[in-house]
Amino acid sequence: MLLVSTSGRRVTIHDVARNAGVSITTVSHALNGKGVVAAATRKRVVDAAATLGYSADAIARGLRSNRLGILGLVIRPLDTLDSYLPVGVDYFVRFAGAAAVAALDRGFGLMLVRDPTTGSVPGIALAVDGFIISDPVGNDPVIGLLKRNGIPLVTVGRDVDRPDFTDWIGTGTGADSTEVFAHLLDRGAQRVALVAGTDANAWNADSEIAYRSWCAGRGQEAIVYREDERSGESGGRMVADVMLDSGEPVPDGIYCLTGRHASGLQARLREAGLTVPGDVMIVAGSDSEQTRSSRPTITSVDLSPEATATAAVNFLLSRLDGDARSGPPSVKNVLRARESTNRPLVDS
Amino acid sequence: MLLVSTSGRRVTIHDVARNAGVSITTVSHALNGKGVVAAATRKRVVDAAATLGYSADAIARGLRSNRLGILGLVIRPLDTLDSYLPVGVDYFVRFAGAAAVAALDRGFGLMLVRDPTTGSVPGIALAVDGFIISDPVGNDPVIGLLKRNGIPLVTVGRDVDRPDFTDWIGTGTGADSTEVFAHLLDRGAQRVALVAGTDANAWNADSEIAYRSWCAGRGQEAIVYREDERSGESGGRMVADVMLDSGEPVPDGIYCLTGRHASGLQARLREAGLTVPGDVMIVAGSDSEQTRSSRPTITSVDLSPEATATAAVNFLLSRLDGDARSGPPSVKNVLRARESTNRPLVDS
DNA sequence: TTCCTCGCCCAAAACGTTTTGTTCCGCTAG
DNA sequence: CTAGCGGAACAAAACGTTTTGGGCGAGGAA
Repeated sequence: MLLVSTSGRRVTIHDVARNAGVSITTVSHALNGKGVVAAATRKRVVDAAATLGYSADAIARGLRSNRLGILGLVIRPLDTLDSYLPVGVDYFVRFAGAAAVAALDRGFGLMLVRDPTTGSVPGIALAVDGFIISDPVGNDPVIGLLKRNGIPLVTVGRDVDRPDFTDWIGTGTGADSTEVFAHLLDRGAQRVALVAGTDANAWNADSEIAYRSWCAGRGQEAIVYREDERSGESGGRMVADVMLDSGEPVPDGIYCLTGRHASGLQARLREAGLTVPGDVMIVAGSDSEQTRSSRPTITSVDLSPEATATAAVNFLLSRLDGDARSGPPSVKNVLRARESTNRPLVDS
Repeated sequence: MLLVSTSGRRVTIHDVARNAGVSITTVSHALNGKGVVAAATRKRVVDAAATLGYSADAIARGLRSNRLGILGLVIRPLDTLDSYLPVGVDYFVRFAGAAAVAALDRGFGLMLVRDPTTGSVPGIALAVDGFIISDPVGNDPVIGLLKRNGIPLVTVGRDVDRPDFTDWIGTGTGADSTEVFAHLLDRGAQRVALVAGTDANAWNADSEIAYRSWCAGRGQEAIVYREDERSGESGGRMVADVMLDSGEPVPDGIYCLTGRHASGLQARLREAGLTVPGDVMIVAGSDSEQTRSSRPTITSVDLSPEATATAAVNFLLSRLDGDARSGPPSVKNVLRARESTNRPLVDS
């Protein structure tokens, strides 16, 4: 019934203890439900804390218990850019936003970190409770750094050169590819090509593996193009030019992993007089603004960034809780059929 | 010359002290350049720290010095969404990304925080060193909360109902508007309308103020439409319908603040038989994927999120350093002229 | 010699928690 | 009556820093 605020100072556990007439130990126990405290005492403490507006200092708590309440997020594809230009923007902002929300909902903050292996890491980056690495590159040095510092981590998409590392969330790349090929086949495609990116990540690698195995199964020769992810629509146009100039007929089904590439590719092919979906059907591996607003609109795999991000956060938190060996969740993506493959189905 | 690592434990300042044969005080001083330590001693300490791979624990440091090394970022427009769907996505991801980079470059981490006034704030949110609030709403409760807790903050766009708060970065809204109107006028527009959003933020408010004052100066009646930011392209189409059904002639120049609205608006007007830029010229107040890929492409104000974000981070950090009264920086945006206003200039 | 100053270094206090180990007390079993 | 036990509370240690307030010795001025 005395001092409510010791002047401008932050209200600490000591203030609560004094107001409730108990020791700080009891306050801590009462508030965290840890030790054994009498019901009446607990109530007194809780009330005092409420009227004082007390909440434990996250830093002090972090020091003692080695838990800061922050998750780190590294989006690898963004690291390769000089500035955070919109590349796969659409996907990644939704991913980051959803991850932030999921983390907040679980009482954690989410910290965006740029490649922590370069230059001087702000010490704080190594103080977070755990990391989510989106689309690691092969043998990713970030993973090495974190492991060396004993910081738990989870990746979205596996590290292709680290087969022993299993704490990754699959985004169903293989299944997606299979579904895409079936979709094209059902609509009469005879010669299907793959346009992949050049980053050494699992998405590119696994898509190509799935494609080649599908080709092998059908006795079709594999036609693979690779184009830098960062080249955007103009990169897609360049791939189209290569197709047109090759002397070979242009494939009648194209699975183009990057949305921006798909958009440029389609535009160039149409300029060259081909029709979509009449002469060529196009499917993008990543839904984006471009695939939705191109004319014709482009059939795409919706990578469901929200679901993936939420799954990643939950997976990481379960690891942090020591729920050691629960397997990684798997996220189901959905194929959004649009005009670029709008052909009647054929009997097989 | 002895123990390099006390087993699996984290290497602390004590380890360095022991290895260098000095006290922890001296280590701290030597490493932080604080007290006065002999050159030879400093070298010994630095070497020991290097070989041990020591870096001060950010949490412990934070506890002692009340500086965590983290900046919080709240993007208000995203808070009003249920899920982080792409609204002005383009702008905000670039903003968040650039802010993260700028913060990292200055040795700080950047933490994404969703509206900290709702529900239970993860305590960590109130432990950060300072906040950047993007596009606060009128009399924003987030600002209230942070001020109450004595947490420094800076906003991007002013709080329209908090005239006494001056630590905000202007994104040149007024100047942008003026430039847009001049652009339309130079190309022969006679009746210019404004399509604003409904959020109670400075962008909407100041744009309308600039518009009305411009109208007053020319003796033109003000034609203002308002449409919810979240309605996207279909919202733009609805505005177009209102224009078409009004009985009045459709304006021959439209300044539409939101890129998605502009895209839908243009599409609907063209469906109704109007030509762009022949019958109507359209300018968007926020460059985005939509404005770039619409047919025809839409002239837009590039809000230069990277520059704004960097400025915001620097401004906040200068406030944290106590460089108290340096005025807020102002960022210059640039008008990207595209097809939607591609008309010959007229003499005035 | 004595006193002061100054350069260099260190022990200890603080930061606000959580956790460990202890004390106190009343009750029950022997 | 005594030993043992368990509920309730607390004092103190610990977390890893930074900062405060000396302490010590060498050199210079008196």
